[in-house]
Amino acid sequence: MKIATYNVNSINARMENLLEWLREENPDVVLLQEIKCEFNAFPFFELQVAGYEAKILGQKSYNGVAVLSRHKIKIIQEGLPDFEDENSRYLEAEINDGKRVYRVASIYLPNGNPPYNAPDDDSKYTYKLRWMEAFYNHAKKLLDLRIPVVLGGDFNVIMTDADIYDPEAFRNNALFREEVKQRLKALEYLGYYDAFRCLHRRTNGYTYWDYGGGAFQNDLGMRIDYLFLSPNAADLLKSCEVDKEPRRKNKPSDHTVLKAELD
DNA sequence: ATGACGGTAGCATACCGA
Repeated sequence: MKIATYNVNSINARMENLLEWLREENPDVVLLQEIKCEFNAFPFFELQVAGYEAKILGQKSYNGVAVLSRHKIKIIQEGLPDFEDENSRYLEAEINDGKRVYRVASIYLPNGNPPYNAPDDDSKYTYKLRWMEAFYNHAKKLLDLRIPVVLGGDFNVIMTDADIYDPEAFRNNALFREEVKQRLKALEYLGYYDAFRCLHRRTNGYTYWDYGGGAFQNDLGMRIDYLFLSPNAADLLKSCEVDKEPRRKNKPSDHTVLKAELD
């Protein structure tokens, strides 16, 4: 079972890039974030030709998440349960790869920083904290399934100083505040494993680089995309790598792919 | 602190992002 997560920053702007990567890597499941379109504008047909079924929770212009799979996708949950959300940020599905049943979710956690033109507006930050609390409560319940669970996506949280090129410059950023880190760390205390850090102690594992200022060329990045594994899924973990190839191509997303092999 | 830079809506410029 090869599973990956990829914030595409618009599925339609990224199709050439994505299709090439799918051909090269042939993953079973891909969790997408920021597809930035509704159902009618989503490229279902092109993906089907490439061998992938797609289920989406779309939204015009912003946000939007999707699950691609070579195997049949059964949607379990559109949006977090018990949480009113005007944004499309959570899509959960059940996938049987022929060997076992997996529960997977594509997650696009809120950024939380104030708008540039309203630096004192903390409404986005409080929304992020409420979103994380609802996500935590649901992730806790998923452990009761006692099956492999993969929670993957753009979490918009930098967990430690080792996960960012300049920790001091980001101390007060909504991606790097202590209470945000603690809320994601709480997921690990529940029993979830950060797949990348299970296998890589020293490498930075950046998954995002700003478009500007030669950030990618100079490796001024941050690790904000994660695959979190339930204990049953962590038992199956064989590899987990950041795949920087999509970020090197023409017209890249500002994020790149994080991929793992289970089984 | 601000603005790269890229994407979307929609036609000029505003909003969003991390």
